[in-house]
This record gives sequence, structure tokens and C-alpha cells, in this order.
Amino acid sequence: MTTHSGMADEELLRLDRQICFSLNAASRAFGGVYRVLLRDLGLTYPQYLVMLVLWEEGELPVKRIGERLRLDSGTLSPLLKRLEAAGLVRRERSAEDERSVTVRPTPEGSALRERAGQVPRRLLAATGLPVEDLAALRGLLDRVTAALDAAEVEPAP
Amino acid sequence: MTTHSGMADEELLRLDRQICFSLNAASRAFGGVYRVLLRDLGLTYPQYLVMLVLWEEGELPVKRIGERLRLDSGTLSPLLKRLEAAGLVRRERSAEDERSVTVRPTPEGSALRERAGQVPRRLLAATGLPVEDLAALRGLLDRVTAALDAAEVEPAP
DNA sequence: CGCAATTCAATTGCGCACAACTCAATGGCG
DNA sequence: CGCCATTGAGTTGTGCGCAATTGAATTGCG
Repeated sequence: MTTHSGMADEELLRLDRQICFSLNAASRAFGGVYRVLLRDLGLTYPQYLVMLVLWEEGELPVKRIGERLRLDSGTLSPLLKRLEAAGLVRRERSAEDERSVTVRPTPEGSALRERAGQVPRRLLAATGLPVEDLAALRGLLDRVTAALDAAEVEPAP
Repeated sequence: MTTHSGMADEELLRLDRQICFSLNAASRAFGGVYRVLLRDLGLTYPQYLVMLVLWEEGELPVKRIGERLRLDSGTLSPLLKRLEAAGLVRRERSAEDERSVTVRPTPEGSALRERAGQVPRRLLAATGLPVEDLAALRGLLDRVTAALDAAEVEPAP
């Protein structure tokens, strides 16, 4: 079944603790650097993720944004409302399907793309890792994510 | 200075997007599995991290818990209050230093450790990765975290 | 066609993360 | 000794993440 059957619970506890500590720490360390880099763009990190998608696609229904970022409407609705209040996107009900809401960048939202141009370079530089290592990291993360999503963990221990 | 100087902004944007997407997705995928595993212990993932530290140390001031988990009092105070309300820990002002609050597990809190025994094994199994790969992942994450923490990123682009 | 099931966005409620602040206790320095 | 900077918890306010629910539009099936 697993490759861990031979290890003692105590060892697994230690490894588990290290993994979850490390992942948590890395996630928040990235968040901290992004926060500084994005501050004077007026964007939070999740808002930046949404803008990245919109810069690439031009316009998307809320549903599609959620699929790309694995976010649901409970997270996206207020986030998009704030982006709209900041003048960066417009939201309007689709004509063909009145349930759907299409989000598109305003001219100001599109213009922000230029100002964000240096963010990736500065972020990658801050990681201190060469591109190959970052690619390896990404590969491991994606494998883990796919496995975890597929895991169908049983609720009852 | 960086190893990325030769790459076009467009490429960097793509890599940056992939890295941050992947890290975000992995972090939340872990969170989802932990949520299921911890549900009937009545713990959230951050609460589990705190209990892990307390199970190991027996008792700690809030300050030390925060150092271990990189969390500040704004996060820990309400979290610990909830753990206390659940009967898992007790908080009391230190005698030597009245500013400090010592947190220790109650008997129920300590007893929970047994019921949590299978969590690490099940989590590691859900990742679908052999222990060596998980160790490699942890190594990369720790290197990135250390670099990001040391980066001293300039606020103004 | 008409009704039930499904889909999409929005809302509510709870917990975490972080910044900014308050307040009391402590320690250092003249 | 007395004052002031520092330290440790706590509080407030904002935003994200997720579960659960609502409500309207659409689809599907008899």
C-alpha cells in the first residue's frame, strides 16, 4: 500500500511535522515577499493571481477563474468586488447565460500589467534558487497536489 | 546578480505564475487532507501544529510557540483561547514574568495525542510520494524559505 | 410542455494571517 | 531611584479560504 509501513509512528510524526512546517513556512514566506512587491500596485497576492489570469485571457467568467485558481465563489465574489471597486476589472452578467458573470480588466487594470512587469524577476531572484531547482520544486509540488487531490481520504480514523 | 538575467520577462512571468500557482495549490491540497484527517479530533490544521509543539515540549510560553511556528500573538491569542475553550490546553500568567503566559496541555489535550497517532502515516500515504522525494521536497522548501526570509526585498519598484 | 435536478454567483459564518495598535510588566540607564 | 525604551499578550480591522446555504437561470427528462 504505502512505502512507509516499516517506519515507526514516532519517526513518521517527526517527518510529518517537518513537512507541514516546511510547507507552511514556505507558503507564508512567499506571501510575505509578494506582499512587499505588490504593495504599491495596490494588489494582494490572491488578487495578483486573478489579474495574471485575466491579463492572459482578456476576459473570463467567474467559473473559469475559479477553475484556474481552485477557488470557489465564496472567495472570488468578494475579491472581485474589491477589484471592481479599485477600478481594475468590470463584471457583467453574460447575455447568453444570465447565471454567468463575465470579468474583464478595465484599461487601468490592463495598464497595471506593465507596472507588474518586474515582479516575477524580483520574486525569482529572492528565492535564491536557480531556475532548474525551481522547476524541480514545481514538479514535486504538482505531483503532491495531484496525489492529494486524488487521495479520497477516509474521514474516520 | 540573479541567474535569470538572460530570460525574457514573458518567460519569467510564465515561470512565476507556475511556481506561485503550484505552491498555492499544494498548500491548499495539504490543508484539505489535514482538514478531513483532523475533523473528528475537533482540530484545525493550525491548532494541530500548536498541539504538536505542546506534545513535544509539555509546556511553552506563547512567545516560544510563536517562534516555532512563525506566528504572532494576533494569530495565536484567539487560537489558544479556542483550544482552551475546547478543554485541550490551559493558559496561565507566568509567576516570574507577569507579561508571559504559559500554555500547557490538559489531560484531555495530552490524551488526544494517541488519537492523532495515525494522522502522519495517513497524510504521508496520501501524498503518493516515497519518503526520499518528500525529504527532497522539504529540502527545497527550506532553502527557498531561508532565502526569501533573508531577501530584504525593496518595497519600491 | 412542465416539473425536477443542476448550475452559477452571491451571501453568511467561522477560523487563520497579518498589520497596527493598546496596555501592563520589565529592564536599563542616567 | 525614576524615567523611558523594550517586551509580551491581547485587540481591532482587513482580506483570504472553505463549508453551507440561497436564489435565480438553465437543462433534462418524463
